Parts: sequence; C-alpha cells; structure tokens
Amino acid sequence: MQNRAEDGLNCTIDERIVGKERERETLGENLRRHLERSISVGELAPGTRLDEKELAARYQVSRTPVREAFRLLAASGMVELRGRQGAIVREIGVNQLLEMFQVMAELEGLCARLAARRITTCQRQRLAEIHQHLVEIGEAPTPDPDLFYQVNLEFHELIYTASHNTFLEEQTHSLRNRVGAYRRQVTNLPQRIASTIEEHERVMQAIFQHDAEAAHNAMRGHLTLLGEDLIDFIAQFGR
Amino acid sequence: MQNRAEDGLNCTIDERIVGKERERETLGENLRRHLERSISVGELAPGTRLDEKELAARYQVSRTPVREAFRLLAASGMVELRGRQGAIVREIGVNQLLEMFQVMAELEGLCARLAARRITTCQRQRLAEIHQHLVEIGEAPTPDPDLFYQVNLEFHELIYTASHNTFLEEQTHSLRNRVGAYRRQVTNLPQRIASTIEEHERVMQAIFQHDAEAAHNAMRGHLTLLGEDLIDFIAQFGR
DNA sequence: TATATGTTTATTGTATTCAAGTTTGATTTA
DNA sequence: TAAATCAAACTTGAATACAATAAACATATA
Repeated sequence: MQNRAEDGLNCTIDERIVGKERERETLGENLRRHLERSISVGELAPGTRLDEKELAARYQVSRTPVREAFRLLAASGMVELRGRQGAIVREIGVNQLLEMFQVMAELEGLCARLAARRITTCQRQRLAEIHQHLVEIGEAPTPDPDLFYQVNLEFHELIYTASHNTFLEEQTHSLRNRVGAYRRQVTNLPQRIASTIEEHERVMQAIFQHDAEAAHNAMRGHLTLLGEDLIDFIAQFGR
Repeated sequence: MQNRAEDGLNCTIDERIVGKERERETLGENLRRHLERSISVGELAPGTRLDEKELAARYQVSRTPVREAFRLLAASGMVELRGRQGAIVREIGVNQLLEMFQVMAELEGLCARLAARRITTCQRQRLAEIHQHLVEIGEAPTPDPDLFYQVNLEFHELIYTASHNTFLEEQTHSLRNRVGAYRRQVTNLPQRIASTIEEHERVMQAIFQHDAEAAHNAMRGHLTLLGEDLIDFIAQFGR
C-alpha cells in the first residue's frame, strides 16, 4: 500500500523486486506464466492439447513442474484437466464468455469509480499520454491492430492501478488475461477503433472530473458489448 | 448449464454428478477442498504453518498431492508459499481485507441485480423460505450464531445462483470463502442479527419486484455496512 | 460386415529418491 | 559471557520410477 502510494508520486515501478522474485520463482510458476501468456495472446489456441512430456522436453525440466503449471492454470480456469485424459486449453463457450464479460464490466466499472476518487496527478498525466498515443494510432492511415491492442491494454491497466485497490487490480487483470484471446477478436475490429477512443475519452474525462458515478457508467458502457437484454436472452438458453 | 436450468424448475440438486466427480477427483483436489474448508471456517487460523510431511501422514498420502493442494491454495490466495520456508495460512491484512470487501460488495451487488431480472419462481420460494428461517432464528431467545451464519450463507448463495451467471456465481463464492474466516467474526456479532435480517428484507423485496437497481443498491449497502463493522472489529484488535 | 470384447500401449496420478537451501544449535574466540 | 561462524539436520524443490486408467486397435463372433 505504501509502495503503491510512492508509485503515484514518482511514477516509477520497482523492477528490482520483480527481478528478485523471478530468481526465487519456482520452475512451475515460471512455466505457468509462459503458458498463460501464450494462451492469452492466442498463441496456444483454445482446444489445443498440452502434452506433459513434450513441454517437459521443450523447457528442459522434469514433468513435475509441468504438472504444477497445469494445475495452476486449471485453477485459474485457463486449461481443463480431464482425469488421465490430458490437459487442453479451455474452450470458453459463448455463454461463459458473455458471463465473463459481464463480470469484467462490473469490475472495470469499480476500477473506474475508485480511480475517479483516488487517481494521482502523476497517473492522470500518464493516462492522458496513453490516450493521446491511442488517438495517434487511430489517426494513422492504416492503424496497426497489434499496437492498438497493446496501448489499449495499457489504458485499462493504468485505470486498474489508479483504483488503488491492489486486490481489485489483480482480479481484474487476471480476468482480462483469461478472456484475452477472445477479447482481441472483438476489440480489434477496425470499426471499433473510433468508438473505443470516443468511449475512452468519456471515461477519462469523468475520472479527471472526479465524477465516480459517471466514470463507472462510462466504463461499464464501454465494456458492455451487447445489450443487457440480449445477454438475458442468451442466458436462458443454457449453452 | 442444462442441469442448472432444470434446477430452476424442479428445485433439486443433482448430487449424483457431484458424487461421480468426487470419485474421479484427484487426491490433491480432494485435499485442497478439505484444507480450504478448514481455513475458511477458521479451523486453521491465519498464520498457521502447514507441514507437508505432517499432512501427508495425516491423510495417508505421499507428499506430492499435498504439494499440489498447497499450490492450488496459493493460487487462490489462501496460503502463502515462501520458498523453502514452508506454507502458512495467509494472514490477510486489514488493508487487503477491506479491499476484498469492496470487490465483494460489487460482485454481490451484480448478483442481486441479475437475480432481480432472472430469478425463477422456484428460487423465489426458496429465498423466502430461507429468509423466514433466518427470521425465526433471530427471534429465538438466544439465537444460535453458528446456525445463523449457516443460513445467512444459504441466503447469499441462493442469490448467487439466481443470478444465472455461473461464472459470477463461482467467483463470488470463491471470494466469500476466502474472506470467510474473517467475515464470520463480524457477521456473528449479536447486534448485527437484527439489521442483517432487515437488510435482507430490502434485498429480497427488490428482487421480488424485479427492481434491478434497487436490488443492487440494497445488496451493496448490506455488505458495505459489514465493511464498516469490520473496521470497528479490527480497531478493537489494535493491529 | 459390423459390433463387441480383450489386449496392448500410451499417458497421467502417485510415490519415492535426490538435491539444495535454510535454520538452529553448538563451539570457539574475543 | 556474548557474539559469530561453521556444521548438521530438517524441510522443501525437482526428478525419476512405478502404478493405474483410458484409449485405440485388432480379432473373433454374430
């Protein structure tokens, strides 16, 4: 908490601690991060089977850490373990995806609400910078989708941090990772670029004006891709 | 999902599937459930050191499944693994506890909002029954705190289910478990019983009237109060 | 020819062994 | 007597060996 407060003042991130933690990191943890990244980026497509032996060979470790990583990923819902039938990258059904988006919208809404009250001046500057960057990317003749995705991510992540609720930040970050592979498909649609920037604008202004409710609503609106009525309708289907 | 839909109609829970899953459950998973329960109930107090060898002996398994369980619990934040220094039941600081309550309030608020729109008639009946039960417990000359805690849990859990968002249900349930050991101390305060029932009344009425916003606010209010009481409780401790 | 059953193979779950690190206690020196 | 250093033991991290289960293929029978 204290560290984070300092963060807000001097705008630096203490990478040393991360580095130190990395040293002490267990092989399984390390592997989990690798795989999680691969999955959330879409490198490992949903449905892909993960072979213990193969991964063990690839990463030059024994099966034990690989299994550890699998369990961890299963716990966070990114892979599915079927007893003695191997691990597969979890396929998220349309239903569950909508469910997750709904929760995501609520969590990010809370982030925005808290950020409106707690954001530091330094974080305000940074947020404006990121937004400006995003605008520039959008104005390019042929916007780079990957770059847009990346900077868009930065925008949202900064708001998580600005909520100054570490737990919320972690939860939201983790959930975003989990739906990352799918979200990318939606967020990156070219026609979404303009409206994304517009919506970010609204969120940002609300935060800058310390209008918690407006920030909450703007963020929720930004993330509510489908009408709530439609979601209700699909929820009745039951997959 | 299909099962859940049927749930709504005939009010039964298919225990067979759970039983079947239990059979196929891995030892590590099983152990995780046991430990998680012990922790969330408060049987294993925060700060308690968990010894691999001892647990392996107690549960008549090798160290491997025990380690698996530890990793899983660490992933969900219930225990802390310090490299080669053993696992301890995580002590949740006051800060983080408040952070968690804030997220909890938001998630349960969403549950209530969705429940207001989606609750089935069967679930309405059940909710009313549970509430009535809670009232009766509260009216007893000397209310049983454990029973009150248990039935109170049922009330909230039913609302999670009535949201008809499985993912949200799981997330909220998991978070509640995580703060369970601390929450219990607060919820069980005798003077909270009356106001808890009153607040439940408001939440329930809003849900019955399909007033999503009112349900959301009532639930958030209900849990925010818990947070404030929590502050009082912790203040007594001094930590 | 199709289906069912049995056997074999491959893959995962569990146990045991090996290695590395931390802690604690004892001994020595100041 | 106190503090510091070294060593030994205990505990965890990782690897390998073993057991059990499920899937796939082949053969036999209807």
